[in-house]
Amino acid sequence: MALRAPDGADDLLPAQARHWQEFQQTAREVFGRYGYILIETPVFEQTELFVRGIGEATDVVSKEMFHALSSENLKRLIAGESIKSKSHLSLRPEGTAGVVRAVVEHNLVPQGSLPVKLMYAGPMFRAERPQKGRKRQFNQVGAECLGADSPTLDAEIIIMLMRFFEEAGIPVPAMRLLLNSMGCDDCRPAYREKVRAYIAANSSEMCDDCLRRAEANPLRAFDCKNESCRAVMESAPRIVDHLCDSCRSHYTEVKSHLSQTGIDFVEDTRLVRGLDYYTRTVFEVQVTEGLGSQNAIGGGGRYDKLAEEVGGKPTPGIGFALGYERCVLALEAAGTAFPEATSCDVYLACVDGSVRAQAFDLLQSCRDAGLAGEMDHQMRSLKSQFKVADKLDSSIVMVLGPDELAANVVTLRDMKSHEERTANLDELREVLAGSDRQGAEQALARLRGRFFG
RNA sequence: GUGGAUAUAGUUCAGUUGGCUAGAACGCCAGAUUGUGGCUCUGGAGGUCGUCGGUUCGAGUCCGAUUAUCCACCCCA
Repeated sequence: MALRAPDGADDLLPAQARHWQEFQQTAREVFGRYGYILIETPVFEQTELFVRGIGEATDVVSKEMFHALSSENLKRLIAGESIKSKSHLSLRPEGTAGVVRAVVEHNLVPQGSLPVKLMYAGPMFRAERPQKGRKRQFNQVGAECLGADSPTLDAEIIIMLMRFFEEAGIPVPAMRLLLNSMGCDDCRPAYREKVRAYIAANSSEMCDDCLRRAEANPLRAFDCKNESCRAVMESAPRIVDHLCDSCRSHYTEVKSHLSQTGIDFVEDTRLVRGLDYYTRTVFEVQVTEGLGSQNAIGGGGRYDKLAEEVGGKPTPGIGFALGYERCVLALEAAGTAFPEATSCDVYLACVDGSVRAQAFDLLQSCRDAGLAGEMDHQMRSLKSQFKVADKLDSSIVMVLGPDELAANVVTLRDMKSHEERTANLDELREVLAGSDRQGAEQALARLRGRFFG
């Protein structure tokens, strides 16, 4: 039985891998316009960071993390023994906790400084059962801004996210921006109690999950897809009616900046992020096509208490993450193709096996001149070699055979114009040597200019 | 952790109430064109029908188990 990749861990095959690189490049360009710069944090962290940062009771932490075992513990497990110490390292299930940890650890927001604006891109890991739009290893691009709590930063980062999606090719009409405020430590506890009481008063209509969650985090009942729960929660107390004055004005200002910029959004009082660290502004971007039930391609919010939670001084922050693979599904639904990037400037065709050594050497000169070059390695017929050259979208085919070799020349064929020229080998080598790796385009232009001009 | 589907060529898929040598399209190879690509035509290679067991004169087809994958719940990007 051939080995396979682990369940839920997909290979990004060349066409996809190239797109992932372009996707990240687009993010760097767009985010860069807003002052966000790249940071790389480890893919694993101390388990405690996620437990304290994201929240012990969240599903992400309580049941979806991959934990690393020490070799001692691994031996015990293999031997069938139980392990005593709990594991201390976990693969990151999301990016925010690690970035905030780095900001705190390296004091990236010293007293009196500007807010720090950071972005990241890379794999995240969650031990869930895979399904459409949900892998156990998946790629996220995210941005985090720490050090100020102005609503302009909230609006700015949301606008940046929407602009990015647009530039990445997601059709604007297919996207829906949901917005809500979750309040702060001053107003949320009281509101949470109201919801808990409301759920308790309607417990006969609610599903078991919601009743169980009512104690730990009653707000999650807003997320429930159960029909009956939805109906009940429709008339539940709404957070927007219970925000404190400062949260309300913050929220109002965010909305006004978004409207001013022409960003369409839907206020959704049921939008409750499942990670404990969110305060005030929360948002999510959903798409209508291609994603099955995992329809959120990006989401985030403000987290003004997170830095303290991981042991730093009070540092307000806001950020988002977007899922690359989910964006790909949305792009596919929109008809985007992901073509294989096969490119070849020069294909060196051999008429027969007797010239392979010379062809190999000439091909190397082409590559050293900066050209992408390829030749046959399977003793295919000349005709077949031309087919390959065509498939690789080669600009020029160099034909080398006994006739050419005897005359110290090589035949050059321009694949677009079908023109053929005979080039003296020494002269060709001279032209190639003169290119001196100045780039394929220039090297190709020199070749064309000298032999086809 | 729970539930539902699916598994046939390199790929996407047909395959009738169980019946002869398991098919198509695309892809691949070769020839038509004796040293030259795209289009066309002709031919060719390629399958342990996921695996194991059962029913049967006979199983890709029916039954059981198993493995894998997909989808959904849950939760999240």
